[in-house]
Amino acid sequence: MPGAKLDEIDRMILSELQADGRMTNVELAKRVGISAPPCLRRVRTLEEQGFILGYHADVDARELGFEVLVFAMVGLQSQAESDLSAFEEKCRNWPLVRECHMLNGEVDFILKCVAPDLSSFQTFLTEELLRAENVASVKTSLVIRGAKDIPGVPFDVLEERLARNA
Amino acid sequence: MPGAKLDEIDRMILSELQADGRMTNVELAKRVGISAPPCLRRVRTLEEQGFILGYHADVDARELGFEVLVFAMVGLQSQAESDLSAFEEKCRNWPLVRECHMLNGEVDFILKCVAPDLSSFQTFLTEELLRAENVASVKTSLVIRGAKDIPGVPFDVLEERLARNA
DNA sequence: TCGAGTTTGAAATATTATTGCGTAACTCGC
DNA sequence: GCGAGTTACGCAATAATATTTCAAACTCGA
Repeated sequence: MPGAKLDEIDRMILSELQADGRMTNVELAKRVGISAPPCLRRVRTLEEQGFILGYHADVDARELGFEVLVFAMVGLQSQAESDLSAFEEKCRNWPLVRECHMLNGEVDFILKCVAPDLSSFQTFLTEELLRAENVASVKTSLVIRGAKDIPGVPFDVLEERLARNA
Repeated sequence: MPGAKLDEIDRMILSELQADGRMTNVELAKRVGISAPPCLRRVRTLEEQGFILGYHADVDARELGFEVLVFAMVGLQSQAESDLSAFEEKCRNWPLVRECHMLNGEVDFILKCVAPDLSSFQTFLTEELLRAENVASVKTSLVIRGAKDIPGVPFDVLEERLARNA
């Protein structure tokens, strides 16, 4: 069972920091029921071990002028490994592409893109993505409105799971 | 032009905190070139004004036992506003659904879901999502591997844009 | 039960966050 | 272009937090 190297306190720490990454260590320690020093040591260990990959302020994209969110389904001509990773590398260099995931099934990749407005997305689409080597097809879907957008994982589900397999 | 209420220092603050949400205020102040007190005041203002929605630790889902990431394209039978929001509300209550976006085009919603393993996702799919009222069709795509996953927005693009329209 | 290896928490210290306040810069209306 | 009002700054002082130190408590396998 993965994640089992962690005890309940570690999981509580992760859950709390996922919900509020700027919580002070004192507050965090209080919430998970231990004193500050061991709490801080646990956090550092979780960071070193890679359970915590980083901390990020969640900024309001719309308020900042990124009014457009688009999902793009991309099909490639060749699925040879070298071609796949070449495309992934391109995605990493496109700032408008925030996420790039390789999929099973007919479509090869799904991209999550942001842009200031529709026209700047169109420019990216026609001049970059569609023109990129090995790209066979792109189907885009504009997000009309967002209903839910929570980062991370549901710790509730994890706890239930651990309780069952205890 | 949106986001113009902010000056360059504010944007730098947002950019820095997006990249490292746990940076100390002292370090942040140093990076943006002002002293600590006004820097902290700016951060608080940005939080109050809603430019910063929160802070989150980025946890490694796989390490925590969420090995499966799936995108689900959902079509509904009725697109009446009350039916749309009813579905959105369901999504908010499903812990495995981390994101739910309403789309234009043929598909009504795209859902980003995590799960400990394929079978628990299948259970969710067949017992919850497919069985939910008003759901007409669901097409799922399993993520084979992730190539890029960056939260937030590209501040570079924003700066370029502001420079052009200056 | 014994002890090696961990983990803890109180206390001390170093850093950081926060407040108070005087000053400089900036904004308008004239 | 000149001052009243406003805003934002940074220094200095204080409060709070982070971090180190270290002895005691705990965990397990022998």
